[in-house]
Amino acid sequence: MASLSQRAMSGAAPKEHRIDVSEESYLEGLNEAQREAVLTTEGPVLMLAGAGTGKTKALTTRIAHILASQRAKPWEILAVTFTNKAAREMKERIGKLVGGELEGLRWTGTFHSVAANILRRHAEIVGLKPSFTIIDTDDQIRLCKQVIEAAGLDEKRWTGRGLAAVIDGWKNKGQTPSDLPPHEADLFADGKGIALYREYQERLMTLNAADFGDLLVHNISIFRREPEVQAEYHRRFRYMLVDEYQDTNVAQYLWLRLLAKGGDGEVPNLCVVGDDDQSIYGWRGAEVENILRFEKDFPGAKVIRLEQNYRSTAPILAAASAVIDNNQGRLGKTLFTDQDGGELIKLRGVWDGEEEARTIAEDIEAEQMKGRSLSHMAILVRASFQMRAFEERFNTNGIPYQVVGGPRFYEREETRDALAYLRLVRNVADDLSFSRIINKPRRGFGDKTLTQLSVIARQNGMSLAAAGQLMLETNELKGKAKTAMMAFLASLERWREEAEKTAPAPLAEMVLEESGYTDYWKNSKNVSAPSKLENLKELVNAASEFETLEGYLDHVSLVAERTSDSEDGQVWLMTLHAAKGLEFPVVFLPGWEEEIFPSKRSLDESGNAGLEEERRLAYVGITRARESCRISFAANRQVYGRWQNALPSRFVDELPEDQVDVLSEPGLYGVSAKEMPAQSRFADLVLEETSSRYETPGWKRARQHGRKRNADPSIEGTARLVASSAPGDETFCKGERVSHKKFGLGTVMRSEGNKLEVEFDEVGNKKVIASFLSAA
DNA sequence: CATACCAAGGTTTTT
DNA sequence: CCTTGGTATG
Repeated sequence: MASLSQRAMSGAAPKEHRIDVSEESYLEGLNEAQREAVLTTEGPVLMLAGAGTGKTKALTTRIAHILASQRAKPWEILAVTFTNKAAREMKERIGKLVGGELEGLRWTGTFHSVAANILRRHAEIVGLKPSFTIIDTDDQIRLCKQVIEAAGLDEKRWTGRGLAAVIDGWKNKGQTPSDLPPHEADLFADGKGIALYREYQERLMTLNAADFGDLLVHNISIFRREPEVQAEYHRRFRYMLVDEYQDTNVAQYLWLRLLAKGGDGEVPNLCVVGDDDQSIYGWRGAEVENILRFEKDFPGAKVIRLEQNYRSTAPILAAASAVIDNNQGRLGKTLFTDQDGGELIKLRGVWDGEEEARTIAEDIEAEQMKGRSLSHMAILVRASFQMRAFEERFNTNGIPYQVVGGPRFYEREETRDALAYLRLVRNVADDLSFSRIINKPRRGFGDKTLTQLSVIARQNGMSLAAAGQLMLETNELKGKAKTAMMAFLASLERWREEAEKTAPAPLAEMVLEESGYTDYWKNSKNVSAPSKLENLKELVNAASEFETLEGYLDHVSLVAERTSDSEDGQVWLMTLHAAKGLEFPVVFLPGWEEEIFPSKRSLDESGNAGLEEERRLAYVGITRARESCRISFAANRQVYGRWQNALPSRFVDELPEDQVDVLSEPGLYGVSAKEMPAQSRFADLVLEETSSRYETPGWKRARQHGRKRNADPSIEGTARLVASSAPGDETFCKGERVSHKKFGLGTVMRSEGNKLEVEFDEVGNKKVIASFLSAA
């Protein structure tokens, strides 16, 4: 280790020498399997790396080893990941291993960025200019909408979003319009799908643009059409590494194959790393089969299993293994750990989502009292709507939290508008950008004029901006539209001149100011206008890191990530998908109920395959925990404002009994008092009378479906205080909230001695008022 | 062109 | 329940 840091400090050494690190120094601290994964450099390798087994360490050390042993130069290594974050981390860690800044890893990046680089060099082969723009999902949908409109289809029945999804599906499979078998057209608009796809591709060509899927599909076309080009890259990439191989789609698989397999039949030095148990992106085209099939695809492949887990305690691993064991067709791995003991999985059944949020908040506060940092705890939900309950609870309790995910910076309306202005400055022919901002702010240039404009553009085969110029010359525009167009085109021209001598940041500021876009938001009554103005400032800020407008625009197309200001002392709140690759000492997994998790839609759409993917998600969730994993489920859940009855998830049943500590277990309709933990500060109430007989929606549903039920709505039950104005105080005061297993939530209206009157929230259009006697 | 009203639909997410 | 996108209306 000492030699490493010394080396890092001796900045004067030439680069070649810097990567001359001795084997011992980087193999230090690796276990046997990891060493094998590092040292087996030749031939195909499948590194099966379970959760928390030091995958990134093995992967980065492998690259460091290839470099240090002079097997290849940095630019002869292709290393692809899915996210920019993963790529950045990989580069950083290799840099640390070989000492100092590492230059020349030109082909280390995301699938899309590497493919974009290749495409820029050979764009002409597929009919693009090297300066092509990369359009994002939003533009893609708008373009699809235009295609549907032009085809004269019913726009309500066939949406742009729908077409974009179908096209994406085809591109994920690496299929161009001519690759598709005719019956595939049935997927959209009664057999017109393929024609629409073709039309969409033609429009992209006219715009000199490519969408994300195109980056790979065009690469594949290039390699297939020009064997010399393929051979060139095949020779160049002497070592290839792929991270998260279980998440690759067909297009990515084909792309890799073309790069890995030359015509010579020799064995490629391709190392793929992944975990079939963590494949959770099937819904966006990932194929677990790619990893399951690897040994057949690349004969002679060496399979190396990383199974020693350095992250979690034995009970956590046992629980995760027991759950994932219910899946069929796994490659099979058994995680093990050196450590003994550890806290059992905590399982808690609660009355409803609010109680769940409350108990988790209490748990968090208790952990905090024990000295645990808030940022060491995370709540991982299945779907984002589940976050609301936690956010509300954390706000009332004053627990700071940070949400991971959500709309990203470069996808926000104002950012996209601003970028459209800049794109238009760079390229007046960018019609998508033109139509986006021509009337934003309002210039009296409405839909009608825009349609007129696009007709003329279409007829003359010119851009919208050129058509505008033409209409001015032929005097076809009148009044407001004329002045507006004239002023707009003049500004555009001026900005373009300015762009040549001005840096991106001041240019952006100038364009936004002079176009009136900033004022547009300043004068807006929109509640989010202030934050939008903030974002515009941030955008200008971000631009200041770039020297050219081109560089900046390229960056934003491929790196759409949020500025993640991870703060210490904040609880993490995110979806299970967002949690992949992360770990926390304490993990809360709420909402383990049938129809929520596993998600009903997933099961409806993909049947058993969907269920298995949901189960992998459960596996990912559990294995995020280092020390403590707390799973909970509710008997009633509010989904989009509707109350529904819930059953514990089947995954709860799959947990091994001997590894689980059951804190409370509600029946179908409520939490039974005797199963409540003794330290509960919430008193039980006995129902005395109600103003009317009442049937909850959940009970009604159960009756209609003939499901087993363990409570009768006409029989008295118990209620508990769920939100107290003075925690610890067991008396019930006016305004406090009460939960009852039949009537749901209510508010205390009157309280006299141990008798109180509760008004329940309106459910099913009936207001229920009930009186209670305190049991205590 | 701004506002009003209605119907639909509301997992997961990267590039 | 609440947001969104579309159409209808002044």
